[in-house]
Amino acid sequence: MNLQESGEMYLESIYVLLKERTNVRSIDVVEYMNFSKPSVSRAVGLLKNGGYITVGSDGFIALTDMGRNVAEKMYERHKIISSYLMSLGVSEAAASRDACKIEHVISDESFEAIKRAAAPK
Amino acid sequence: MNLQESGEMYLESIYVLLKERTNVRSIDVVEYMNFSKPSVSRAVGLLKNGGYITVGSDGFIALTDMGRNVAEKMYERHKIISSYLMSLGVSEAAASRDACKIEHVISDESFEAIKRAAAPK
DNA sequence: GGTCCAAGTTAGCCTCTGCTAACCTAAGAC
DNA sequence: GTCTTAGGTTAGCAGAGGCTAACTTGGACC
Repeated sequence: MNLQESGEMYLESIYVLLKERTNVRSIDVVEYMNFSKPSVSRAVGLLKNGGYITVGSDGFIALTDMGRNVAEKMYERHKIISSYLMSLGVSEAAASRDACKIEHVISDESFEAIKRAAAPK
Repeated sequence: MNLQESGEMYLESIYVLLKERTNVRSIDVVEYMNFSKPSVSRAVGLLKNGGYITVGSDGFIALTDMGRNVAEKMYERHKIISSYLMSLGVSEAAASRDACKIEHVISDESFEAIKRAAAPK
């Protein structure tokens, strides 16, 4: 399974939810992402197949190491890109929305450059 | 017709080609974008339908005002975003590649902020 | 004037990723 | 003990956007 942009979004969402609460089920992802149950159900199946998450018999979702790596990478990108945009004067809402898109398409090289630029000197 | 990201790419490519040469046909877009002829043929048909381009009986493609507006917007974004990334130390290749993606997903608000930041003071 | 080629189109396949409709199942409510 | 409901799955549609195979067509060449 090759992880697509949508897969990265699902993993990041699961990661964020897991920071807020102990247990995360598909239905929580449904509510958080505002997608339909079948969409989430399929995505969860694909991520499970790909070895990015595990799903217990109780329906609770856990990230594997591989899944967590992806999720953390996206989460870090999101935080840094959005706060960087805000430092340029962009509103929080727009910065977050844009970071959500940019985080999936930007190269490591460019991201590291932005990260350096964002770092306090 | 709602213009998608791919439509923006086609328009930008046509615009760039038109800066370099007098006449642009589908086959030029095929070579420039490295897509197949049918892919370009369909896209050209959609853009024509949508009123973004006209195609003469000789096969030469022209941008309508609407198409030119989109193309110029993308082209400006591309230039500014890539040169901004380069100013942060990113290589030209990566900056251009990333700008190509970012230009389609970034909001006006964020782009204007980057443009301001890129402007010499 | 037949042959060939370049440009374009048509038909149809594939993947991704959203959706609805409909169904299954287990757990609580009464 | 039946009924409702929440959570999840199955089946199948839609549309974007890439592709190949195969066809058409018009002009250049000899």
